[in-house]
Amino acid sequence: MRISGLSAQTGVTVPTIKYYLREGLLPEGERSSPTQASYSEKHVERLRVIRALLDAGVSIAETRRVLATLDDPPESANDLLGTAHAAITPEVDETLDLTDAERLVTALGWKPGMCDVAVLNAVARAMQGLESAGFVVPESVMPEYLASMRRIADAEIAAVPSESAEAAVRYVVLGSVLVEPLLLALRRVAQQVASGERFGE
Amino acid sequence: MRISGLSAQTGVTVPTIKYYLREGLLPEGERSSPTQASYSEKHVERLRVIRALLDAGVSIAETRRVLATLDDPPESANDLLGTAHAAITPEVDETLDLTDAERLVTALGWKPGMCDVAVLNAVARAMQGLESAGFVVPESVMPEYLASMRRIADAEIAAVPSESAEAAVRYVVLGSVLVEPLLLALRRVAQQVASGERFGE
DNA sequence: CATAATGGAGAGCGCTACTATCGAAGTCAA
DNA sequence: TTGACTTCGATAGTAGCGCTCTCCATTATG
Repeated sequence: MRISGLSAQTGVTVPTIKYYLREGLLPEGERSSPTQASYSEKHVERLRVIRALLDAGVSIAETRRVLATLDDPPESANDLLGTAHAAITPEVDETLDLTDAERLVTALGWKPGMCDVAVLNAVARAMQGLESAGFVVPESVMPEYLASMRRIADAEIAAVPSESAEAAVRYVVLGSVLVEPLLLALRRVAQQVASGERFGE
Repeated sequence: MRISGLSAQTGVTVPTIKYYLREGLLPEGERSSPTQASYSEKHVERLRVIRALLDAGVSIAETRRVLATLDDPPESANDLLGTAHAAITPEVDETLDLTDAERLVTALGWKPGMCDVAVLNAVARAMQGLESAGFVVPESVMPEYLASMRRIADAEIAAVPSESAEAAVRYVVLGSVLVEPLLLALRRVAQQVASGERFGE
């Protein structure tokens, strides 16, 4: 299959595919001549993953790192998540105070050194955003956030495929990123349903 | 207080404040002369909210709509969420098939017409993203997503302040948006904790 | 009165995700 | 073999976003 076939099967325009090739998101096809290459079904799949990530709001640079993790997974299953999260968590230079964040996440079963600094940093930044806007999460709500996220994570980690390392990487990396929009959208639906029930018609 | 004081109190540069004024995010100060205006504590608060929203990834246009909702809240408490969500949900022209999304969210207690089309659309789009990437949410996990989001929404809606309409608007509008980064960050921490427990050191 | 700050508005910048164009080289039906 | 079409690769250009810079007339402030 040539580039136009790849385009036809995925709906991505030829110039955009060329752009992804240049950016190193999509590997080159097999060369049949100096100016011809042919693409396989693998390329179709890869292109669909790329589009899904970009549509989910992941940047080109982060997408490149996510794909690199898929292609070159870490040895240990336990490092999988850290690597996946590192690929999609922006580097932070400003050093935030993590003590509040650490206190908060002990409710998740967290202990010092148990997770990446970047991820704790994201918690701290989110809390800082709330605080600077003068928003206080009610005391009745925060435990529900913690408990729910813990339950979700337990279910997700329990469902990590154990038969093949490849399937595990794919599940963890894509699941971390692509499920986020779904969760947020479900929360909004649930909020509207709950609001309808409380405040009635 | 003049514009430089506003800048000093918030850490936002003067040109940026001017930009927000031009964009209609920040209302003008009280005019003391044709070329002088003075800003109040209200402006400081507003500016902090603007920064928190922008830092949370909300665009200028969406921020403008969110602030408009804060300034001009809907009559009914039940319309609050819809209006808030509309402010931060991008318009969709492409018509997606919502039947899958509708079937999914009935587990949240949803019934036809119970929530905004835009929000259901977001669910459908997220599911489509997962599908096109070839990712399947395990059957053991999806119910946990639904149950957890329902619990979170129940707790959040139960905590809507009832004493003042103003407080309710603020809670709903800011809570919908600013809590999102916190939830996602907590999920990542919880995933790493759960992964550490399952796959050990 | 000199200096500095203000408000208003347009232009420019840096970044991101594309998109358009080009020429040389290759493919394929007639 | 011819001629239309496609491909590769590279360079340049585009649109939108969130600022940031510059300018100038006006207006406080020491």
